[in-house]
Amino acid sequence: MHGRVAAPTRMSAEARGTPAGDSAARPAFSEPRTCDADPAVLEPCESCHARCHSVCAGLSVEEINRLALLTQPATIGAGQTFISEGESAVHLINLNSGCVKIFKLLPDGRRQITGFLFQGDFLGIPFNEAYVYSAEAVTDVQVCRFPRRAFNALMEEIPGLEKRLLTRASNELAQAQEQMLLLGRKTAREKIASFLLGLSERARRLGLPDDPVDLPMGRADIADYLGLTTETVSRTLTQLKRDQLIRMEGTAHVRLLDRAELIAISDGE
Amino acid sequence: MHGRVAAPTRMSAEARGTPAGDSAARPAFSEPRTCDADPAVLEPCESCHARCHSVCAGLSVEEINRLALLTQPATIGAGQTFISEGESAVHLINLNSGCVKIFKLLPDGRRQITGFLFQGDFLGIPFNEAYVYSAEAVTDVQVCRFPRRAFNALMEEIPGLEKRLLTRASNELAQAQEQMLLLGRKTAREKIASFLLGLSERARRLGLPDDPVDLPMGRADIADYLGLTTETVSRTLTQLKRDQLIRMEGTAHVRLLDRAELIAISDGE
DNA sequence: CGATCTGTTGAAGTGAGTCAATAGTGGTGG
DNA sequence: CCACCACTATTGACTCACTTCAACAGATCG
Repeated sequence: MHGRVAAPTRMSAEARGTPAGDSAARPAFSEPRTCDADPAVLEPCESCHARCHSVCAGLSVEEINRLALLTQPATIGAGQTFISEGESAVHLINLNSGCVKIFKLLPDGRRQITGFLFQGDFLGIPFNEAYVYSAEAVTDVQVCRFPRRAFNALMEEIPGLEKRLLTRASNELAQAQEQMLLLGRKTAREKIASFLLGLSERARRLGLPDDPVDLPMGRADIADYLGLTTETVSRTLTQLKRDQLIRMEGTAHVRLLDRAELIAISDGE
Repeated sequence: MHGRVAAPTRMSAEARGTPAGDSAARPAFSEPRTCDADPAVLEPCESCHARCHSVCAGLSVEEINRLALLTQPATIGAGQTFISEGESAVHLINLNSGCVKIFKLLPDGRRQITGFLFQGDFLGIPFNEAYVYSAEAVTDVQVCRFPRRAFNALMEEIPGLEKRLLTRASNELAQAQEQMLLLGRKTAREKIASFLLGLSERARRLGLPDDPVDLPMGRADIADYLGLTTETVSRTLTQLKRDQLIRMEGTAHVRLLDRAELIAISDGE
């Protein structure tokens, strides 16, 4: 059966994706990108690169500082599973840099990755006592952990926070429905085209280059995200290459040669 | 290609599912089920059967009455498409009775149903200017429409409303991830077992009988929900019948003969 | 520089889809 | 009340997109 997870692999930070010292012609992921350098904001938030993309955005300085007092910053190594489905949800987590995959497992090991998260994304459901998915770092990641109960209490006092979470949840829900359409009704070719365009779009929204699309995750992860096997992912990429729609630059970067045609494919013509 | 929608069919209220006059031995869907008959609550909410399952639940009498002033109750006939993806989101809608399917379409007509909604469910995303899915009545349904802008304004003043919507969105998100696992990694047999158990569970939560599972939707809808074809749905039901796990009572009711085994199947053993 | 991953390619198998015919089912009207 | 109609569901025969199994090729690293 397809989609079974292999034994947990432990890979170094540089093993996959965008290594820290790889930036030849474009800004590296880890380049500081502070959106507004307000000196009144406490560390660690003051220098946070992800602030303008996080739930924290739009909060007043005073509100950010109250959040900052709850924050437990941490670094998680690539390959680490730091949330397990079913486990008691002690923390809510905000992702500041790097890439995380969230997924669900079947008892026999089949895996469905339900999302790849990037800087500014939020993990955990405030009102749920247990996590409903597992999460593993794809690259090294930096996170802010918030004790869930304290965060919930703070939400009572900062109405903007609840509103931002609702907006975020709504967007995630819309994206989940898009993904259901993909999983249930698209062909392998359409899935891969959608995936590449989605990553490109995502990078653009984060202010990162959107053309050589960065694939920090391996083929197995792509397969488990799209409901395919690694072999089919490989073959389909090769096919798109043959059709002059993409060009691989190494295994982790894809140049989109004909975006219009890729969009047509991803929409099912 | 599988999953294409046929020409829109217009069927009568009684054509499918649970006809109003069909209740032989169990309470009909349309049986009044007021949870708390508070006389201070204005019509139409005062007699609403779905109130205890809706976003309205938990609001004070005064708050409910403010909502009631915004409400535009309506009845929608089975087969009617009353929300179209991309259309400007003028209304938010609360479902009071009946069954609705929400879905997304590909240009060539392939369809993915992303959810079946029942009494108490909420349609529309408060902060989105456009609907991200289409919605069609599966049976005749009764709804409350709220003008979106007015509803949003009211949300500022009733914090409990926002919180309830966030809770609801979180639950939907968790369920969407479950469905992604189903669509991406489960076999037809596992999908059907999950589907039947899901409907049963849903009915139970609404205080309705959970054993003869009611299927108000047709095989085509089930197929488009599970990422299958009608033929495969039929064949798989037949196979479960042969294995003595279910018994059909007509085409719209399923008796679960071995719930434990069905659960094992739905979980992938 | 061999060991170990990850990714690619080839050959063969299969679960679910497609196409087609048949059987129910409820609605309607004579 | 029954005969007919339109539609939905079921079943069968065949096909195919994707999986499975297997071999090989690159990359990375101690």
